[in-house]
Parts: sequence; structure tokens; C-alpha cells
Amino acid sequence: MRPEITTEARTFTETARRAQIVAAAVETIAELGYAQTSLARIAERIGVSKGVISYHFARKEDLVREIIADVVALAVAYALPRVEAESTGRGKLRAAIESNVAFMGEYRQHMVALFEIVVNTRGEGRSPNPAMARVLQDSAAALRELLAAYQAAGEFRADFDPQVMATAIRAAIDAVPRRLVVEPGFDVTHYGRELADIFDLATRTEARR
Amino acid sequence: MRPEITTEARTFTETARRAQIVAAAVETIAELGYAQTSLARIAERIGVSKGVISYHFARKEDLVREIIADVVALAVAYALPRVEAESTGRGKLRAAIESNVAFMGEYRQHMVALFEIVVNTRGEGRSPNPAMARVLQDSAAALRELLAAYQAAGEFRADFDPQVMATAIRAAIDAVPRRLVVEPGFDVTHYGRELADIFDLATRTEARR
Amino acid sequence: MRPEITTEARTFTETARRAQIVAAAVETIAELGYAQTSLARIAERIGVSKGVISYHFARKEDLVREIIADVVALAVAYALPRVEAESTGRGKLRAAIESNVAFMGEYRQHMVALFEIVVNTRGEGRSPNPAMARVLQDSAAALRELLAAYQAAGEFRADFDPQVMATAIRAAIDAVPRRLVVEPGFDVTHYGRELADIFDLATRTEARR
Amino acid sequence: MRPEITTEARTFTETARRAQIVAAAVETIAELGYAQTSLARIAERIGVSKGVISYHFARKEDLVREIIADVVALAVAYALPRVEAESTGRGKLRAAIESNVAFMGEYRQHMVALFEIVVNTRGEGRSPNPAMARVLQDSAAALRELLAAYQAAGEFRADFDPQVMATAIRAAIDAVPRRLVVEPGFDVTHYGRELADIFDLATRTEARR
DNA sequence: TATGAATGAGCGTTCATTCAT
DNA sequence: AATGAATGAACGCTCATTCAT
Repeated sequence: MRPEITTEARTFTETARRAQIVAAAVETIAELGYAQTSLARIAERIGVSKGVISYHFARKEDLVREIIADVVALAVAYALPRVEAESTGRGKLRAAIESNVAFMGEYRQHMVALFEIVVNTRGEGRSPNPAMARVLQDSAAALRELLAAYQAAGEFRADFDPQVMATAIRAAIDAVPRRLVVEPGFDVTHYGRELADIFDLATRTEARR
Repeated sequence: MRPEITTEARTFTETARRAQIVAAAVETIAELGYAQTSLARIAERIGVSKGVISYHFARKEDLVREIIADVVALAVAYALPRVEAESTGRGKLRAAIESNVAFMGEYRQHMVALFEIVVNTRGEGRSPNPAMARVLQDSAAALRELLAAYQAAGEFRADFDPQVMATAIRAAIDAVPRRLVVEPGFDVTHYGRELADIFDLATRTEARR
Repeated sequence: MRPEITTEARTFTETARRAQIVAAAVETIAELGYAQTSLARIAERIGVSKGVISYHFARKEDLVREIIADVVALAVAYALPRVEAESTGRGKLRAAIESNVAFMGEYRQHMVALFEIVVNTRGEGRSPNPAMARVLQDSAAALRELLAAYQAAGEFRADFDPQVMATAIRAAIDAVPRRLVVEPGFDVTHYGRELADIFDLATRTEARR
Repeated sequence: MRPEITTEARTFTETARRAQIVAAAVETIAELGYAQTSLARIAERIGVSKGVISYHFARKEDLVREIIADVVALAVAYALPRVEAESTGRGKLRAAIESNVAFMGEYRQHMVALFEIVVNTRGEGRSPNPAMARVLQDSAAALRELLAAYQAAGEFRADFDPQVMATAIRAAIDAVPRRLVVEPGFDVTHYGRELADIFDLATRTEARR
């Protein structure tokens, strides 16, 4: 096992290997599902021995954590600028929904893998994977803040619960990976636009009707 | 293994044992997750040898199928009369959303277990568990039919895609089990009502605005 | 379990049940092989519960012993009169070979089952099934005695080892069941006649050449 | 499981371990019989965990195949040169019988194990183990070819069926392992010579009498 | 830095056997 | 005389993990 003593920098080789392992893991999970993905199967895809993975990731859990972090970073990098480019709450909401859905269309494997991880890993018994829980909470929280802020500003109708609305929106977005698995021809752009329409109608003020 | 020769009726003892096993399986899956639920763990909860489970359910798959059937039957028995009691499309939609969400609140463990099964079992490779796939498809299809019918009748706005709307609604409903795991104090009634409001707004015609 | 205290007579029902179980066991073993034959499978063929077999045969071994005894009794009843009907050693040898082979052709299932039992069951570790060992030894011994007696009488050539000859003959006869499994169209009569020719040539005196 | 990515060469350690496992399996099967030989029992004999065997042989079937191949290779290496050293059909037949029997005397355990495998393993249902079936067919076929060829050449009597004769010879040879189990003092050389005499007499032409 | 080798716990499943009814 | 129910050991197999080289 590689020394873990301090926060020493990673060598170039190591960084590359880790990225390669993460990529192989994502592909394998997306293809076979989490339960069918063993370290052996990931190693086989790369063409190295199982030991390599254990060497770079002391626990399977560490590898999973890295996958989550990678995919989330990708998603944020994709969606955030698109949301920030908008100036109105309405525009930001639409941008958030559409860019999230579009991202899922472009990074199908990553999303399917992430979805598999969400539902298949747990921390200590009952609770969901802590790394994943934080991510989900964060993304829902960001949405809730957006809704609440522009609700306070009077741009959205005052009488909805931003928490519920955020949950509904995220759920509708997060339904995409499963749909992609079931129905490979699924039209992501259409789905994104319709979804944005739905929640536009659901959030707008009397005045805008 | 119990004799399978003919389609003989089940004895009282057997029916009771099967129900007990299904109940224990539901609890275990809800508590530990599907992957951590082994026949040994289920048997341990009842306090019998794991041979007992094999005796009553020849394959693990058979047990899972029975769980699905049981929970679906419960859900249908709960929601269907409430939907049928309504006469308008708008009323039916609200009843469907609220009763589904309410059911999930009342049968938390069952829902969490079902959710675990959905995402953790597969038939032959990638595709989802066939027994479960049928259930999901049926429930989504029923919703889509409802929306399409009253859209055609002019009660809902004409310009939404019933498939997308149905997916969004189901996704928002199906988000409940996960929320229940994460946040035990989650207010199911409130969530149901808000959700109904959201999709009422999202489906109504110009005239009703 | 039925009382075993004394050598009490068997009831009619019991005798019939035992015969039925033995017959079902023979069929099952012949069809699926010994290793694939469980008590459950035998019971299923009859249409009774597993317990019935345990009731009539306290150990699986007891059932096997009964099968052996039954088949051997059949074989002896078939071959013995045919051998005894001959007056010369040469005639008796030919009758023994041909009738044994013919029996195997007529009672294929029984022979295949017996063969499966021979090679699949053992007594305490290494040695062959004691019940079966006795049978094999007996049948080889009877053949050896026949050969030795007429060798002494000058009817067979003096310079062969009756033990070896008997072993070779039995082996050639016992090859039939396996052949029947592999090659269902195997011509038993032809095989018997050719075999008799071979061992007739191998045993005759100089004078007869 | 050991990496299987390419057809890479085996390491020294692996070769040695595989040989050790095969040897232990042969011993165990010869001693206890096939049905009583589990991976656990083999591992125990070597003094390693049973995982080791799964590591080197992905399926039990693979191990069995290797045993067959090993024993057959040994037998061929033993008998073939002895047969080929002879120039006449008569000489070749005697050499084949005697060398086969002698081999069985020298490699008792191997032969007993092979015999156990023959009768105890099946491919898909009824038919014999395909790997083994080929071996048996090959060895019987080789004998039949030998007989037919020299029969055609006029060196053997014309009126026997080479198929039957080959079957009888093989059966008599294959009786050796069982005899060795039952009677440890069995004189292999004597048996081989007597057997050769028997089939010499059974195959020779009128002219040679 | 990576490998091959091994471990040991756990999996679902099979089965002969026991036993109360 | 038979059944249904249960047991417990064993089976082949999978897998994350450890570790010497």
C-alpha cells in the first residue's frame, strides 16, 4: 500500500493511474451495475492485476468516493456557468433544469454509474453513503436556495414550499439515468425543455399568468 | 424443498411462514439494503435456520417476486379506490399523487424495500428485474393514460407531453422513500399536497388560470 | 420410522410401497445418474412426500441395498436356468455369457441403475459398497468355479488362469450397460454371440482346434 | 481468480501449485471416491484454504479436465512406444494389452481416480463427461483400428467384429483399477500376460492354430 | 509501482435426516 | 402410514483484502 503519512503530492504516474482506474470503474458500473462490478472486473478492463487497484485505493470505498467527486465536478463545471449566465430567477431555473438534463445526456455512463452508486452503497448500516448523501443534499440545497431567493424577491409565486419544489425538480431530473438505461433512444433535449415548462408553470406568479 | 407436484393449496402453516419470511425480508432490506440482505440474515431475524427459507422459496428470486407482488397489491388497494372516487381529471390526478405519497408514508419499510429491489435486481445482464420492470411500466403507463385522456377531453392543457409529465410526477412521488431514509421526520402529507399543487398548476388550461 | 424391533412380517401395503419406491429409484437413477438422484426426486416421481421414503427405508443405504438385491435376483432368475439347461462346460459358458448379456438388453434400466450404484457408492471410505462387492465377487466366483471345474475335467485348455479368464469375461459383460448409455441402438444379441465366440476360442483345448 | 487476460505463460509457482492440486485431487478421488471429493477436502490435504483451488482453477470442471489430460498423457507416453516397437499385429496387440495393464499397476491411484471421474461426471444431463468421452472413444477407436487393419491384412481371423473385440479388450483392461481397489495384492503382470494370451487365441487365424 | 498468490468469510443452494402431528 | 416442516452440514463459487516479492 502506498504511504499515506502526510498530504504529500501525487506523482504524475500515480495521478494517471488513478484516473484510469476511475474511468474503468465508471464504465464497468454503468455497463454491469454496481453489484456485478468487482475489483477484479475493473482491473481486467484495464489489463492490470487486481492488486493495482488495492494499491492505489486502500478500500473499495475510497475508489467510490473518488468516482463521486469526479462526476460531481464534471456536472458542476457543466451546469454552473450556464445558470450564472442568466440574470432572472426564471431564467436560472430553466437553465439549471435544462443543463442538468443535458449533462446527463452527454455523460450517460457517468450518470448511470453515479445512480448505481447512490442506490447501492451505504455507510454503516442504514444511512446512505455519506459522500453521496452530501452531494445530493448540496445539489438539492442549491436549488432550494435559488427558489427561495427569487421567491423572496417576488419573482416566483409566494405560496409554494421551496423544499418540496426543489425535491420534485431534482427527482424529475434524476429520473433521467434510469430512463436512459431502459430506453436508449430517450430524447434528452425534449425532456429537458418539457420539464422546464412544467416547473416554469408551477412557480410563476399570478401576475405572469 | 416443499413438494411441488401439483397446484395443491397451501397449508395454514405454510401461508403463515411465507408471510413471516416476506415480512422479515422487507424489514431487513429496508434496514440494511438489498446487497446486505442475505437469506441467512433474514432467517436469523426470524430465528430459524436458513434452510427454512429455501424450503418455502426454492429461489431467492421467488421470494423477491413475492415481496414485489405483496407491496404492489397493498399500494393498488390503497390508491385505486381513492382515484376512482373522483370524477374529474383534475381530482383524479390530485388523488393519485396524494394517495401514492400517503401510502409511502404509511408503509415506509415496504416502500424502501421495494425501492431497493428496483435498483438492485436485474434480469439477465443490464436490464432491470423483469417482474419489477412490469410494475413500473404499468404504474407509469396508467398515469400517462390518465393525463392523455383528460388532455384529449380538454380538461388539461393541450401542449404538454403526457409521457414527460407522467415521468416527472412518478419521479417526484418515488423520491419519497429516499427522503424518508434520509430524513425520518419528513412530512408526507405536506409533501403530497404541495406536489399535487405543483402538477395541478403544470397541467391546467389557460382558461383556468 | 416404522418399528424395527423384531423380524415381524411386512403388511401387504408396506411391501407394495417398498416395491414402488425401489422401482421409482431404479428409473430415476437410470435416467439421471446416481449423483443427481435425491430422495426428493424419487418421491416426486411417485407423487408422495419425501418422508415416505424415510419411513420405509431408514437410511438411503437401505434403499440402495434393496435395489441391488432385487436386480440380482432378477438376473439370477433369468440366467441360471439357461446355464443349467446345458450339459457341457462349453455350452454352459456360452449360455452364461449370452444370457447375461441378453438380460442386460432386456432390463436396461435396471442394469444402468445397478452400474451407477456400483461405481457411486462406497462403504466407510475407500472400499466399494459392501452389498455390491459381495454380489460382484459372487458372480465372478461362480464363473471362476465353472471354468475351473470343466478345466479340471479336461474340457477347457489347462493352461489359463480361471480367475483371470473369469475377470475378463465379467468385464466384457459388464461393459454393456455403459455401451447402452452411450449408444442406445447397441445390438445386444450380436455382442453376446461375438463375446461367446471370443471366449470359446480362448478356452478350448488343443484337440478342438 | 488469477488474471486471464491474455495467453500469458504460467509462472513457476503457479505451475507447481497446479501440479500439487492435481496430485492432491488424484489422491483424494482415488481414496474417497469422486462423490466424496470436495474442493475443501483437496485443499485440506495440501494444507491451504479452499480459495487457493478456486484461484488456480476457476471451475471444478477445469480441475477435472486437467486431471484427465495429465493421466491420459502419462498413459500414452507409457504405452505408445511399446506398441510401436512391435512390427506385427499380433505383437502390437500383446504390447497394447500388457503395457496398458502394466501402466495401471504402476499408476494405481491415477487409474482409480480416472475411473471414478469417468463414471461420476456428466455433461448436460445423461451423457458422459465430454472430455472423458473423447478419451474413451479415442482409446477404443485406436484399438479397433489396429484390429481392423491387421484383420484386413490377413494376420487376424476374418470373422470377428473388431468393434466387439475392441470393447471386450478395453473392458478387460479397464477392470484392473477396480480389482486393485478390492484386492491390493493383485498381480498385474500375470493378469496382463494371461489377458494377452486370451485375446491372442481369440484373434488368431485358422492357419496359426 | 505492481504482481501473483493466498485468505477467509459469505453467498445461494442441495440434501439426507428428524420429528410432531 | 404418511405428511409437512425444519434442520444443519456441505457444496461450489465470489470477492475484498493482505502481503511478500
